[in-house]
Amino acid sequence: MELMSFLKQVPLFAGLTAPQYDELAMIITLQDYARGQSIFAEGDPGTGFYVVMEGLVKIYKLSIEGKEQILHIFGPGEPFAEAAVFIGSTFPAHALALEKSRTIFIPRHAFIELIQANPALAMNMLAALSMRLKKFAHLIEDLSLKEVPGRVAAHLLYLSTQQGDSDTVKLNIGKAQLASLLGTIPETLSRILSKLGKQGLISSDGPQITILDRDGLEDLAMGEKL
Amino acid sequence: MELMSFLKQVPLFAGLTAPQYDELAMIITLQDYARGQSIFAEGDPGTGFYVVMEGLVKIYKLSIEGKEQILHIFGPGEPFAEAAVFIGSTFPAHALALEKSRTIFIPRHAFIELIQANPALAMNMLAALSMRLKKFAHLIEDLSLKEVPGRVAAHLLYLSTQQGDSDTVKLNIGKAQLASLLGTIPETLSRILSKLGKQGLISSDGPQITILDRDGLEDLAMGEKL
DNA sequence: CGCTGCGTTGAGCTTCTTCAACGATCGTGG
DNA sequence: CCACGATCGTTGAAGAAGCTCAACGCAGCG
Repeated sequence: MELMSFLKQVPLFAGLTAPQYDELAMIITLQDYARGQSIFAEGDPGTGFYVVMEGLVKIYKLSIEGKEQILHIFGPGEPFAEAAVFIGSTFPAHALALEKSRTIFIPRHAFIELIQANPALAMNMLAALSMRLKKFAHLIEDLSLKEVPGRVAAHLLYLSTQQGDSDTVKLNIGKAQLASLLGTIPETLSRILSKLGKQGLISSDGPQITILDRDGLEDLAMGEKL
Repeated sequence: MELMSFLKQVPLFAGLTAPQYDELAMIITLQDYARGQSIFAEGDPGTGFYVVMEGLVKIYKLSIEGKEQILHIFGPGEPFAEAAVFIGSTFPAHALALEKSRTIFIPRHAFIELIQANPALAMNMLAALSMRLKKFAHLIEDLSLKEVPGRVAAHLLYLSTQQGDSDTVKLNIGKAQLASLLGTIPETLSRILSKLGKQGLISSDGPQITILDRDGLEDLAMGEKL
């Protein structure tokens, strides 16, 4: 079945033996979500964690007034909500499917047994959590030390490297979502993209953005004033 | 020796056997730092990680213009810079001793061998990293979704629970450091503490702050306007 | 065809930072 | 022991960045 071939592609599970893959396949369950459907809410009991199989999932926090800050956006092969498993607490954020999505769910208890029998799996998980920490540290740095234009520039450059260092990048999420990911609001993002265009740094055509002045963007991303 | 009794108190090392403690003691080195001395800089190769034995250590990011954002402040028994060990990368932030401090240093390679032989140690480390992630998520939420008065209120309440739910809390760090931890600057923090005082929510005497209206502070911390 | 979600633009305002000056405290060296 | 300088905290006035509120255009879809 294709589930097995998917599992073998997930970096987190690299290094498992064939019987261990079978064991893993026994304990997981598949779950489907429609676009816009909630996967879990902050405060729900963390009885296990997830791996995205298809689609796109956002992890986010909400303020009382309804403002949203996206913490992560995960695509196929990426695990999420692992942290709750190891501290036995509730989910510290919300999760929602941005597109029609399918996830695998791995229950806490069975996974802990699996990991204790598998040093390789433990090391994979340690590496995954460490990467997550590094990304968070970067987000905190951006939010606290950079102005919004700098965050936008940094994100465009990030997308460029993600997409093969092309000078034309395609946004995989809507601009309202992007604004929330960058810690701002759609209006501000729109103004900044327009300003970057007028300065000749980028040219923008809907979700297609072309980088015209890479050095200029890099200066901005480092903290230069616009 | 007292080193051994210290090691046995560190939560991260809980569950090791006596010979494993001996092994641990063999691979670590002690390091002393004066107040204000740098421990490592962002970008240094991450050849191992640390545990605070005495003193106080801050982990922080710097912007080009020199503005600082503190990520963590660690005291005795707390490990730091573990993440770099598991992704084999450079340190993603700076570390500096806020007081005269002593740390133990655990080299990467020896520790990885130790952890692979010890499921309990691996689980401890997974829990530690997960807690770290949760704290980061909380910091991101504060920076992005709360105004500065809300962050101050939340921090005062946090200190109160840390210090036995007393209504009188004592700041363990200077106000300039606190400002940097909360993502603002000393001037703004000073004005806000003064305003909270005028509103009758707190009374402030140097590093001693008394909570007068706990409910009021909690409203603020949740996002209410001042 | 109208509705709804998404993106854009404009005007005004709030919050926070910047810049500057000043007082207090503390550690140190004369 | 006192005086000095450095660091820290506070306060004031001005400015900048980004947010709120409101209106509008546009595309996709029932």
